[in-house]
Amino acid sequence: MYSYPLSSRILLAIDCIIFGFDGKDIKLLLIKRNFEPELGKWSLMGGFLKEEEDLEAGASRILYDLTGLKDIYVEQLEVFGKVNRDPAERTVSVVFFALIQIEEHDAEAVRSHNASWISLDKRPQLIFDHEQMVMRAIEHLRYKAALHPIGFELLPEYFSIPQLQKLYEAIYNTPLDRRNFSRKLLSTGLLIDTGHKNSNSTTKKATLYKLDTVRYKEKFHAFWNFMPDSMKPAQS
Amino acid sequence: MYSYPLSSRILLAIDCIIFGFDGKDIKLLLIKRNFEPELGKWSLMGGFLKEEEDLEAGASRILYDLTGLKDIYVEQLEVFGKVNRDPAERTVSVVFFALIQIEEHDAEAVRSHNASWISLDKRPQLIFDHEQMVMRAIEHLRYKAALHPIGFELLPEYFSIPQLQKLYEAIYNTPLDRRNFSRKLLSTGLLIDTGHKNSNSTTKKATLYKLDTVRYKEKFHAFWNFMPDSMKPAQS
DNA sequence: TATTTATAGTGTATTATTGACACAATTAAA
DNA sequence: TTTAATTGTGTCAATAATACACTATAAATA
Repeated sequence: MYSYPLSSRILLAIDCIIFGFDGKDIKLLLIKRNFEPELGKWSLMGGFLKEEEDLEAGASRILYDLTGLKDIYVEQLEVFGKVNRDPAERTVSVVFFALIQIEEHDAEAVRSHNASWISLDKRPQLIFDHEQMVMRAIEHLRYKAALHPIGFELLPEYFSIPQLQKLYEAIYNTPLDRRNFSRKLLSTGLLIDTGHKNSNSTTKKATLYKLDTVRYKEKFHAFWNFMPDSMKPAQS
Repeated sequence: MYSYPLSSRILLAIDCIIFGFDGKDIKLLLIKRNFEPELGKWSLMGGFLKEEEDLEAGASRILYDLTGLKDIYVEQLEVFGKVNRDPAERTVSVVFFALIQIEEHDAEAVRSHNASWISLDKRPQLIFDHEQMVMRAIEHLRYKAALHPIGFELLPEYFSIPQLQKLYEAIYNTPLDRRNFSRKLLSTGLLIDTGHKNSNSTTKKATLYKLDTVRYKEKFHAFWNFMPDSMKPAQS
């Protein structure tokens, strides 16, 4: 057995960007820290990787802890590793990107962590480099939603086309044409008409669809080109 | 000042996927380890993050060490963090993705590291989880080259359209139509005709272009859709 | 119960983009 | 000077994207 005695060990943090959608705005799940340092300030939900824990398991643990949810959409976003990013101690943070169905979260767990759902455009100042992390996550959401059918992860199992359109309009912060959106969406073949109608509408009830989970995997690239041209990211 | 006394510190490795293109094949710069563990086996070039070093600086240091090059195209790819990925000790590895102009590397530095350029399809078995890292990098290369004009990073400053086409054919492992490729490429407005002709051609000499670096930044999404449909990645 | 208001759902004509395909031009080697 | 290999360009048909307007439904209200 060998080891690497000369190299230094470093604290490895995990921070989670948790997006939700309330039907109108994209929301972020943020916590108001009740521990030092930076007690009382807003931050992303995070924690440290444990010695005997896989990295992805660490992210799942932290996400479960705050939301009570398992099997949610998570992917690695980026590692933040500037020497002085955490004033307390050198800490390298792996940022995870999670999409959840906002109705499904465990409100009690959220409350006990001093956490809140906050609209993206009303987010407070965040500690350390967390604002950079959020900006990176927004960029990634725009990217990914243009290429792949991940928007569904933010909606309930049964959803209408207008609901999905409102989500895309929130993601790209731009109005979309209802007729073209609907045509393009249905042409992906990823939606199954459930035959039901939306009950919480105050006027004409919209048809409810669900995702075709088999085709979802086969046609993961079906959304290639759902981003308005003007929104295509400038770099990286 | 605060610190985090209860959390464990972990060795943080950096591994680099280094791609080159010799005009025909995509190549990987790999090293034959002359140190333990796994002495004599093939691996990616790597090292450990230093206590007083930014993460990206660590990657640059390792890349410079092997290639003698600065200012090359580098981006984070993914973190590999399974508990037992390195049998010697718990090590979390941040993998970086680099594209270099193969002619520019420092052959002496490569030799002294016991490294070689190896065609992608002839790569040997690699240590640890490095094969997974390479597969992830190939997927990323295909993705990125379809969306953004990064292929140029693998070519010399002056290049011809047929050269670029051969690169894309190597990336997607599929033949492309010369006429359609050329039309699409020129329509991006990213190429400047240098007026010169390729001298190393054995038949008709091709026009040499260079990248319009100003428009490159403005139109970083100009390549959106350069991937053959059949090659669009299955997931992630 | 008829009208109003808000939202859902669909069709078409125009334009832009893609894909398939063929021929002429250049250069070096035979 | 002929041959072989490769570069460069044009056209037509199919497909996809965009812009735009009317009808249908459901609840609230007059």
